[in-house]
Amino acid sequence: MAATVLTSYCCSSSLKPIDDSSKQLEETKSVKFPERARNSRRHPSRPSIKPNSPAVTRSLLALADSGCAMDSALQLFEKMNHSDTFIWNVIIRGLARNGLFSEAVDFYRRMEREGIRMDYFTFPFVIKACGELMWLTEGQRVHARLIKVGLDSDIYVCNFLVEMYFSVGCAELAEKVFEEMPQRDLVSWNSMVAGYLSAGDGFSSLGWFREMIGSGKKPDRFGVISALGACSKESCLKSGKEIHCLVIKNGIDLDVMVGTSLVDMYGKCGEVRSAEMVFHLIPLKNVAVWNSLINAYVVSGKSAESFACLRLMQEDQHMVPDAISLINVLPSCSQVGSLKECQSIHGYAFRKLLLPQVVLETSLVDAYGKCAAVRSAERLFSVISEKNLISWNTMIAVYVQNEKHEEALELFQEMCLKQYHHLKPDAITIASILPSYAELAMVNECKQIHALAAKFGSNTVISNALIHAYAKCGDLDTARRIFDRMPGKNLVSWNTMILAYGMHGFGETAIATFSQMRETGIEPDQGSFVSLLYSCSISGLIEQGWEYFNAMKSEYNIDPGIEQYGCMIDLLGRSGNLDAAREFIEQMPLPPTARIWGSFLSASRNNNDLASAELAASKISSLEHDNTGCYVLLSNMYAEAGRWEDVNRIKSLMKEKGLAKTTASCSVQIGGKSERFVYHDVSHREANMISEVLDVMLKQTGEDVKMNMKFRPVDLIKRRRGSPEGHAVRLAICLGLVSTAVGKPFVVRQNTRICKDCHRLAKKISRACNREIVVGDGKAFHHFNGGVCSCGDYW
DNA sequence: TTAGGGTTAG
Repeated sequence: MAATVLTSYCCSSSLKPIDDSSKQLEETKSVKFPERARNSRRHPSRPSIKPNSPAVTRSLLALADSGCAMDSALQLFEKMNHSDTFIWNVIIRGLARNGLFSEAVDFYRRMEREGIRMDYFTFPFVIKACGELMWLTEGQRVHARLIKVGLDSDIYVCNFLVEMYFSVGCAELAEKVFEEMPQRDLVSWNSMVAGYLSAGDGFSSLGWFREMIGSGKKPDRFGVISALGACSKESCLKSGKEIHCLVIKNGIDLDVMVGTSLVDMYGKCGEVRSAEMVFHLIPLKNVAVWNSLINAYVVSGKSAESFACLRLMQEDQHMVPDAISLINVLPSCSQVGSLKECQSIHGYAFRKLLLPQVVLETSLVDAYGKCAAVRSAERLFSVISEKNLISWNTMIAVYVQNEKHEEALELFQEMCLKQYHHLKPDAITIASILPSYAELAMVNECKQIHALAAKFGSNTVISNALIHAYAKCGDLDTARRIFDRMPGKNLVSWNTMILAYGMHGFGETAIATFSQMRETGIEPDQGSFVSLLYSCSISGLIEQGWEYFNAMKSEYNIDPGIEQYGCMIDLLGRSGNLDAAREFIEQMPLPPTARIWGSFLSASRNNNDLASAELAASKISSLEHDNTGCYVLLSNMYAEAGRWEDVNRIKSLMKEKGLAKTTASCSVQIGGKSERFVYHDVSHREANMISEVLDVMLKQTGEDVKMNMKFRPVDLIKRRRGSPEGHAVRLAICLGLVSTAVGKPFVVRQNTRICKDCHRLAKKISRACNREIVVGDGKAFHHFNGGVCSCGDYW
């Protein structure tokens, strides 16, 4: 009988060729349950009343354990005697092991309904299934049941309960189960250490590990791996070293997984030499260890070593880089801004059939974006078949980082419309899109997002983005209020606040904020010095700027990056020493980027040095192809010098390259509404009134007849085509003057840099009207007050 | 018949 049953089931579906296993697995995942009998008396012919023979039971076990024959196991089960608890346990375990978690819970429910006796072996995998499904209520029902049947003190069952409660995000319940266990083994302790780590609380995880050691337990590889993961997460180098000693003492230092965790811990704590040392001591290395070492180099900014490590890995005959190897090395492409390396990794992934893989694809999108290859990022993003929230957020961030704010908003809106695909913006989406709203001076939208952000509770990432957004919208007070109310200020919060003061020309306050940060015990990073040096540059604090730049290496052991060098060129330009600025660029240890030459170009413009400006423009042109601002700035300098042939040459060059001059626009907030103007704008409903106010202001400030004698009449005629008389900023200032509260400052935003004429006029208006006028352009804010500007006439 | 693990994107 048993042989017949087995033969019939084997013939039906269970014995399939080995190379067809993936298909079998698919079939298993979509398994259909056979119709079961509701009442066995209706099916008197079924053999279920007879005890199950050992051979059939063994067959059931073999099918359920095989990993690809659950359908056959289920069919066999239906033919068997259901009163036997063992066969139910086998099926529940088999379903859970095959990832069929809800089916496992269904089977347990059926067992309950049919009144089958449950034992110690019934519960563990049902509990595991509840955890995997994040079904807290069902998990608690099972918990209640096992208390009822008196199995709640079983050490296996309790260990599964601890894990389940962590999986569903209830650390307190997990802890309660652990505390109430009559006996605990190493697995119980390890579950607590691993559970807190998976909950994202590395410190609690380490606390439990210490308690475990204190209770006299000898840690095994599982506990050590979790504890080292906690050290990596929280950058606890000291604890990591202590665990390393423990590992050597317990003789598990040669274990490849323990070794990987050690390499990872040292790498993430910035101790790359120790990571290398552990790596070399591991006798049998696998891909994961290599990947951890690559990551260690990346974390320490050692891009060249990370590329070399990947190459060495390829040269090792037994080692084949996988998707994680590439994911780990990609940030190095961003660090060095190497598009070629990025493309080469993309090509390798394609050739080695590592694509599609959403994490790798998303990492590539991010790397392309950071190498300013927005089109490549876009193309790749469009073909990711399984885009997830991180993929969308990454593409939005690529647009934002590359100042493609309209595109960022468009993608964000598309993402919001795709909510029916279960894609809901998270805190990072909100924080990523805020800079675009702020850059486009969409103040009301920023405020709406601020209101929306409340649903995320107190969220540091969002608060940091809000501080930046409000500062960018000219509302420094609200930015400071958000900063002061933040419960969890981090380094980024401080850096953002320093930058906020810097962009508004409050350099001294920026320095004071940096000192406050140090007093709270927070160590500065590269970003802190970008904020600080930028602030010194905007406020013309030349001496302090140099002091902090030199202190970076000597006091804080931080190598200045390309951005800090850029700030120093701004500072040198402000001191008027263009030769020194050029020498500084030539002696930099990093290759100058377009941003560096852009700073030199601004310095040349401010010092009216056309030859230097031409040098900068040619360098920029050789480094990138679409820098519109650079051409416009140079063209304006030629125009001011009356070199109209050169103006036309630049114009033709821009046309040839398909570059359109940015349409200058300006906005001012009036009664919660943004009023926008363009050049010579007469479309505003109050256009006549604005024009009259402007006339009065021009007369009052003596700017109504402005004859620059260095121009010949023909130059003046040509110059009038772009003359400052119709500049949008003047219209916005005039509307602001008459439409905002008397005596109160008001903010004007423009998307291009303010010209010299409008800057001079704004200073005079601020004195004539005794009003503070704030004008923000792409780089910083000009606070005009009493006839002077916070920028010190250098921008 | 019962458990846990390392390297991966914003």
